[in-house]
Amino acid sequence: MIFSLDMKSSTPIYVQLRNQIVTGIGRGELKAGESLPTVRQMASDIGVNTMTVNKTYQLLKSEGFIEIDRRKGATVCPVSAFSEKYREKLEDELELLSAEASLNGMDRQEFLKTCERIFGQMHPEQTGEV
Amino acid sequence: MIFSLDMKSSTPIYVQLRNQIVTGIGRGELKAGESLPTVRQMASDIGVNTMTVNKTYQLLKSEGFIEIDRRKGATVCPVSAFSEKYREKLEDELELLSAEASLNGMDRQEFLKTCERIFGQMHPEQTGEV
Amino acid sequence: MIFSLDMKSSTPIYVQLRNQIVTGIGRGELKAGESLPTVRQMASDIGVNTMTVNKTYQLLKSEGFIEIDRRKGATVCPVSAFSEKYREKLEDELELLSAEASLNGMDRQEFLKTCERIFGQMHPEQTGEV
Amino acid sequence: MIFSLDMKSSTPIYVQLRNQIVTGIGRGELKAGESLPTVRQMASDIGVNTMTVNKTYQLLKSEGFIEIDRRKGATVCPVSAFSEKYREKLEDELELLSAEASLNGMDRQEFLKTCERIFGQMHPEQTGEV
DNA sequence: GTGGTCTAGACCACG
DNA sequence: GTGGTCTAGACCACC
Repeated sequence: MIFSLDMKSSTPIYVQLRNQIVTGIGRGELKAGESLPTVRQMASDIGVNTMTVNKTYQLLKSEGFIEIDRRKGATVCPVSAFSEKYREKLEDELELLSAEASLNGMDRQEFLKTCERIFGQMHPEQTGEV
Repeated sequence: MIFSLDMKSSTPIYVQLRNQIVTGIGRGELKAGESLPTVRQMASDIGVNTMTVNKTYQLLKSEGFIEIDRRKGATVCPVSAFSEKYREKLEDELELLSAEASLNGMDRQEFLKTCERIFGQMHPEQTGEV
Repeated sequence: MIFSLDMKSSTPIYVQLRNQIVTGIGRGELKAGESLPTVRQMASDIGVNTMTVNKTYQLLKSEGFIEIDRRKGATVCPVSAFSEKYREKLEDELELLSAEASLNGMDRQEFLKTCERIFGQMHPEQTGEV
Repeated sequence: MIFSLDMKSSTPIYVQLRNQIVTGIGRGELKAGESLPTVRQMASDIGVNTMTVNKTYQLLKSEGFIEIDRRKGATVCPVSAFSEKYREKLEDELELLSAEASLNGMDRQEFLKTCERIFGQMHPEQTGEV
């Protein structure tokens, strides 16, 4: 799995890395039980400090996406049941995205097609009518 | 239009304000050509520093959502044609949202229903089949 | 409020500091709404790195004991309702403490008297029969 | 006696094991004079490294909870008279627990009831008025 | 002014 | 070997 970090971005590196790992797990490039590189390895691979990677791993751990084992390093967790709290967060974000989309001239149909396509790219097995 | 700001949030106030204004325009509460309060008025209304509001307005201007006229103040711009750059940004964000959704146990159908519902709440006039 | 840190201890400094702040809030030396020193101030006062203090504050924030405001720094939160999760944690810790107490020759009555006395020292107003 | 270890926990395995043995002795599941499994046996039973078990036993020995005889292996020590040093340690821990309890909205009476109940579960024979 | 982030390099605890 | 902690000093974003 390849990571592309923008050092100039206002989004902190550890958040960019977190987002890319979450996307990777979502896409199935990283599967439940699979190991992530060690903190040192990842840090050296992507050219950042070990503490930055450590912060990413701690964040992912606190979100329940990975587990950190003293012996084996970090491994991907199986999918968890979703909480009401998560649902609210998703709706807030979708609301903002919807607003931006329509302000950029995108209509309902196009927006939904895009949602469908993107989600579909991740899970080609779950195809079908909405 | 009412704004609710969380001073304790890690999201900067000027970004929170920007997001709420964008959502407001998207929802139709603020229409093209309509005026926004002056920087001072807004700052006093919501109890933040004028510099913070100024930063919000500059950001909205740079995104093409509002125009700032030295005499008339800030006004909402009409919807713009959407750019390829915007499309990429939207897809990136949707990809992350999709990944998080599926990691939180949400399936394709539920995710798309949610997208549809949220977008629909904003634009009740654009209803119909996908 | 005075802090005493043991640099030789196996308990990380940021945890020691966290424990002492929690105890301080519990004792009423720090009251809800009151401000904690800035990260830099605290770091300089107790002679540790700012990042160590920052870690303590982030931990306290994640536990809901303090809020961090971009403008005013850190302030103590009001008491929260207790969760089932907390209750389990408390019982586990009490179980270990009880075991240690009896292995050190302390009987039931002495143990309970001690619990009573310690809790009472914090809240002199809540006196009475058990 | 059964042990449940969490390899993912931030509490070191040897400490988890130590805590569970201490709790077991406190509960009376392990009595004075009784033997503990050999280091190798224990390590194989619970699936950890022998060094880890060895560390646990050394810790318990240094705390005076067990004796290690080259020929007979490890045996549980009788209850010792309690020292002033132990008393201080207990009070420190109770103080932190009391503070956390009250910050989680627990009042004096509820806290003391909990202490009583937990201690009571260990020593059903020592019942009576406080 | 504040907190947040990052680095380079070090040391320690764990297993 | 691993992750966890800490430092000293820097830079940046926010308000």
